Amino acid sequence: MTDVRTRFAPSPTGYLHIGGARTALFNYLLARRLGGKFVLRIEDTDQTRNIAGAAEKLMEDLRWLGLHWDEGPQVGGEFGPYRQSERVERYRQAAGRLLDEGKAYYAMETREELEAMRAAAMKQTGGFRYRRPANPPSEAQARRAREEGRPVVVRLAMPERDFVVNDQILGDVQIGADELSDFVLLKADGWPTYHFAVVVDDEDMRCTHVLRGQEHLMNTPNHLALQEALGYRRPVYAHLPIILNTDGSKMSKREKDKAVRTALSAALKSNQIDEARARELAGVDGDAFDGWRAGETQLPADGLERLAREIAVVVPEIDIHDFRKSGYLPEVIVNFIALLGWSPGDGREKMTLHEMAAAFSLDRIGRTNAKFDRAKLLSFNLDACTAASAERNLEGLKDFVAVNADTPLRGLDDGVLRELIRSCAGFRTYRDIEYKAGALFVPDDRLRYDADAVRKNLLKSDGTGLKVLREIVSRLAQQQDWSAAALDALVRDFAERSGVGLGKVAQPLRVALTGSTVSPTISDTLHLLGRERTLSRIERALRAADSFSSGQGAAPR
RNA sequence: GCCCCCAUCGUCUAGAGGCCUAGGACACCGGCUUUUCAAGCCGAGAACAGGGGUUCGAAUCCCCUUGGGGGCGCCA
Repeated sequence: MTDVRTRFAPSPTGYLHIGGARTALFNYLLARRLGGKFVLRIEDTDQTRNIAGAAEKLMEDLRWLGLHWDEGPQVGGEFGPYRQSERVERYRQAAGRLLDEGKAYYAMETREELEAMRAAAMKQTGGFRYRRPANPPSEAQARRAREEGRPVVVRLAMPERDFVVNDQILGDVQIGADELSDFVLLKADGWPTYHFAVVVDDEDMRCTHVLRGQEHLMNTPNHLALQEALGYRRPVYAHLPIILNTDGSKMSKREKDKAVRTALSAALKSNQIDEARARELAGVDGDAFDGWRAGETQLPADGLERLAREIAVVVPEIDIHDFRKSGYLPEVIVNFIALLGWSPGDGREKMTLHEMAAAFSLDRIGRTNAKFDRAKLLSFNLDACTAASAERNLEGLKDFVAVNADTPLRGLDDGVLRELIRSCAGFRTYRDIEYKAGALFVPDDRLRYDADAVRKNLLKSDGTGLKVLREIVSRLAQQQDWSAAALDALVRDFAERSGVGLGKVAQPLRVALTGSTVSPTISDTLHLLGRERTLSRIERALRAADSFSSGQGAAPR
């Protein structure tokens, strides 16, 4: 029996998408389960869509997930090169063979002509198929046309018969000859199409199993026909169900634009931001911006991010990198997406990569599309973080900081990070830690005060909150032992002596110290902030509140 | 429009003709706990899309309808 070889073959158009990650994962798991090899191949045959550096980002995302490939870019292997852009000669050679054998032929319609043919056919029969003319252009005619600047492509002469895809998940799927077209092998620019490159490479790289998204199912007859024409072996096919958004639409990068677009419309209406500023943040010109606003285009990732931050909209995570930036653990992502379409069948849900590899099999992959439920992912991540060792959490939090250039947690030493992990226990993602404790590490003059929080906890009922602050500040000023335990005792003692509940002390303090009603337990908040900043922040809050009550201004900014 | 795939709680799923009064997880709802936010604890509700068959017996098999998804590129 030949060794099992699976592959993941993304095109470098951006970060690794969640759907792509699941495809990669299943290929990885199958290879591991069967003791085979997992190959990575970069499909960069569309020169107009390739994005510089995207392949490297993709590989970084795969590595972050722990999906290490046995062969491919950066690691090598005996069947390379593993980037299609470096294999163009190989495709031309294969095409030449098909041409010689009369299994492929030249075609020279322009895009406009093809579009017209397609439109006419759509109207008549509801489907367009390109069929080999009685006398396709000769080699010489093709050459002449090319010299004259006309587009010349090579198409496969599809056999006039039905094809059956023996799919490991879907069973036998029959596709009628009427549905098949003489598809393009080599484009006018001499580069191969996806269909062609895939078939040649899968053979060259000895791929035995092809696991890919169900959106490829209808492409498969093309690949089968090509394999037959070239005398190649036929890999085992398994088409995976598709991952959808909660609303049932296909989960795509567009979702991010959609979320920001909707939020921006509201923000513009409420004058939270003006259009010129929005456009500036988006970083595109007027026409491009209008096109985006109209829902026609997508914004560059960095512009979208700037805009989202400015209007404080939560952008849904779509790419693996988004989840990383949001503070998820890679092992959780991998576990969770495996469950989208697969289950071990014994009731287990929480599994490591290893455990999944041991349990994996094609016949336990489902046929129904799965909606991506972020709430469940969040819950998985919470459980994993709770169960993780202090070391793992430290590593995870540091990774979060590393990929978030603007986090206030940046630059903190490991000791503080550890304390944060402990005092924020119950966090669902590392971003929750930032949300809860970030204000502690913002420079005092950049601290933002939540107006509602100030009103409710400091100013209300004739300033009882402020009174507490004025009283406790002297106690704190005298305090030498700044350990959390000592501070806890201090606060409790203060509350008891004052005859008020802890909440009446903690909340005003919290608001004065952090500007909001959310922070770690008050003793941890004081401890983490340190003596000096605690005192300076309280002073600051008192000063600002005084000016407020004497009618001089609003809450401190 | 044409072709293909799919159909169990809101969501992910278990279920391969009797083990199903349909199990689990997340979410939701109610309660408890509580110095904030989370977290935690206890409890409840919640599904076989509809209609025909086959069978002693159907969530499981077949057909139709409906619904959802995918494809119909010199994109991958």
